[in-house]
Amino acid sequence: MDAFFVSVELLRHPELAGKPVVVGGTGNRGVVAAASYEARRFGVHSALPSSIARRRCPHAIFLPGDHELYRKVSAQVREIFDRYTPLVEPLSLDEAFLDVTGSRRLFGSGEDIAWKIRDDVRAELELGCCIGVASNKFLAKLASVEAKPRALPDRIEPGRGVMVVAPDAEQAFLDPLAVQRLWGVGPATLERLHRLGIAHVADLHRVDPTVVAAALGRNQADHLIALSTGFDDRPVEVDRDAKSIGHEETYAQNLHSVSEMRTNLVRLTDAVASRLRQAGVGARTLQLKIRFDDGFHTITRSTTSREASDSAAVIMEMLEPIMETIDPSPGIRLLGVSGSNLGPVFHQMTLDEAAEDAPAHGATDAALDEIRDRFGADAIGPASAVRGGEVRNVKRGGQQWGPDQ
DNA sequence: TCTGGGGTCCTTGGCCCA
DNA sequence: TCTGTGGGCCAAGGACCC
Repeated sequence: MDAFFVSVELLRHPELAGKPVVVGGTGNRGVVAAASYEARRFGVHSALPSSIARRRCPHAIFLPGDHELYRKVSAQVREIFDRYTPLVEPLSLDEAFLDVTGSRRLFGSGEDIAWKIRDDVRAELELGCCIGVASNKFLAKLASVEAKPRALPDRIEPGRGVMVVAPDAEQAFLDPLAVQRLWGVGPATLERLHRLGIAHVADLHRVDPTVVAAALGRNQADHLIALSTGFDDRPVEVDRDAKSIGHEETYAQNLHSVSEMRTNLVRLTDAVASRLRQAGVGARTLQLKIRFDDGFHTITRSTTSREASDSAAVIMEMLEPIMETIDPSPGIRLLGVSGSNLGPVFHQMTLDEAAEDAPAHGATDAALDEIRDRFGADAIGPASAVRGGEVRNVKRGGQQWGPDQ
């Protein structure tokens, strides 16, 4: 989808069309989630710190974003995809892979289907999208980027909308591309490749594979060399189970005490446990993430138990001893909790619980879920999450792009 | 007054065990 | 009994993706 979050905002704010619009964090610690092409002309792009975006484009209109709405629109887009193939793998709210191998008899070639989908999205949702058509996911993704509009300093160049990479044109398409366009080449890998004199995809063929492997490790080298020839055998996967579930929060003001950490950890843990139960799984491994304010230094500490749990109380019991080893005095800007090693939960009463005739954690959590189902997510929460008579639970996508001012 | 939140995957090193 | 080796698991960190 083209500038998805911004395009959705323009549907309800048509008066902003043609103006530089930025969706993302509005506070100093926020980042840009999406920028209109008019804003991109000033060098504003996603993941850019909001403070820099404001400096580059002071007249831009900043919107805080509405994750819930974007999710709804994303589901509508998905309905259109589903008309053309059951094999849809969402990559994010605004991107998906479609395997249309089996749909061609009904709907025509891959390119025909791409144009049909693009027309449907435009006609029914008034949104623009660009589609890449190729023999595998990697090439299709690259082609879709090539099909997008481009923001140049003086004008916006319209994209072609659909781009097809035919099997006999794959190498010619890949060779002139910058090597960082390969899936898996970020800033760190790019630096190493540049040191080997590799700047473009074609350069990868000229350098001895053992030299690339020495610089990047065997696995990554093999992966990149395969991609550089257009080889990618990953299937389009329809139902991918999550491997971890977590929440993290950056705070507008640093945390400095263990008690502040504990209060926020209780809220995060409650949110993670609640989502684990929604997903019908528990986590064996719990990870605590802490980002200090001294130069963005981040640490993680994790612990693994024999049994998977989906109870906030149990998770908090596991994290509490770890938390107590952390010195918050440098100032903590971010806390995160995530569960992995997901699997089925077997609720078992402890001897203490049995002796006291107390409800097991599972019963308390079930009551909590029922109340939230009936009266909304904010109907009940940890006592420490109550401020001014209101429950402030951590919500998925709630503070997606950084804290408010 | 520069860096979010939700993830995935890989590497390295330590430990335990066969 | 000692030593080497390899696998499995865990912890921590890094790189990358949207």
